[in-house]
Amino acid sequence: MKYDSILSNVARYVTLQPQEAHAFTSLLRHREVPRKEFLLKAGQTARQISFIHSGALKAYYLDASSVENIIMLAVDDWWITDMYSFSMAKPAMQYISAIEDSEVFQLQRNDFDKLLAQFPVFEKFFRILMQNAYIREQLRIIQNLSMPAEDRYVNFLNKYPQLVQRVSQKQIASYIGVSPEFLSAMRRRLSEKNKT
Amino acid sequence: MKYDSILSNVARYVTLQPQEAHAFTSLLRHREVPRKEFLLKAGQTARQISFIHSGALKAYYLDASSVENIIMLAVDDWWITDMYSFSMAKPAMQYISAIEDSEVFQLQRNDFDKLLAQFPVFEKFFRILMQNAYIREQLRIIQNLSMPAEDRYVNFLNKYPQLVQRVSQKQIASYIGVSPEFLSAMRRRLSEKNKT
DNA sequence: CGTCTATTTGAATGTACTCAAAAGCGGTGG
DNA sequence: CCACCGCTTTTGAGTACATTCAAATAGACG
Repeated sequence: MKYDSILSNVARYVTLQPQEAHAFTSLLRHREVPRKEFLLKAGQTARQISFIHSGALKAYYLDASSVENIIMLAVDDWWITDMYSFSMAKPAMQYISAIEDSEVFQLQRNDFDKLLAQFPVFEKFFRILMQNAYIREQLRIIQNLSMPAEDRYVNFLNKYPQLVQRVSQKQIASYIGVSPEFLSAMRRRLSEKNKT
Repeated sequence: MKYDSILSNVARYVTLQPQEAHAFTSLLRHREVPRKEFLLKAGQTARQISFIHSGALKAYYLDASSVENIIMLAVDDWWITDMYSFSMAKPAMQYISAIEDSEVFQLQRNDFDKLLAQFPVFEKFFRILMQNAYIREQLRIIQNLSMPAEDRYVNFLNKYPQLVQRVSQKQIASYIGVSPEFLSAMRRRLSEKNKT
């Protein structure tokens, strides 16, 4: 059924009672996001957190030279929002847009608050979700700070093989923090290595 | 009294009932960490999360060439652990050591679990703590990926003025991801700029 | 098919690193 | 109290990694 994907995502970390599951799903809003459409733009306040039922989205920001810097690439079974904006209720720095036709379930900030206040099991669920997000970002920092671009790319390939097929090279370049030209050069070098 | 610092840290995000505060503090273990001593070494499992009552610590890892890469600099009123190791109960990649004589309060992993299971208010507290940590790391990624080293340094100075006095240049260099020689060169350039 | 964007290629440039050595600084022991 | 040791910071030269800019080629989409 419609909510299977999100309920099994939640079930990874916590066990819901029927009434908890019902309260949860009754707060969700289904939304279709065609490719290239925005879930959030910089300057707006992120009033919801979204679970990706299908498709793929990117979160990015524009730097001083209006260059797109990708912060996060997310496919189905991931959660996405500008956590800073969502949490502090301040204007977002990020844009979030669909790189494939996507379907998401959204939880509004005030519903989120109510849900967590009423059912501690959701405090636990989101605590674990945040904890994992923190661990993931910290790992990413470690890798970005200390590894050359080529290692970061190889790492990306190993870590997110499902993404490689679905996002453009330009976007991968932005995610790992190199220019698209340099990524292209690295790919040439890597394929030459593998031939010999 | 002894627990004032940690209780007022908790009180930033949640309000504790007397019995909750008591249950919490009764689980804490006080520990003195002299300068240069370790709270955790890579390969060990982080069995506790620590609140820094006084002093300053660093979390770092050694890369392939045994170079120290600082992940986190933390002073009093901060929490510190290798979250990956603590959360997954797997061997840590990080070292955590004192850069000043420090005092910490530690919560053991099993006590942490019990506390959160018994009092949802602590689920909430740690959910917010993790959420903020996630936001902070994501901001750091944005800055590392898109800004030149000089901007990262200026940023560090603005963001953590209290740290500048207390940690060496070498450690700041490591934290912002440049060689100590290059940080020295940047400082010279910056001070020349400010003179004119 | 034509247009728009992504990718590749190459040259010139810049940012940051490595290595080596000198200078500064703090602690320790004679 | 000063001399020495170890570690941090500075300086400079040479180098490597990655960027920018420009242009050609390839792909994707209406």
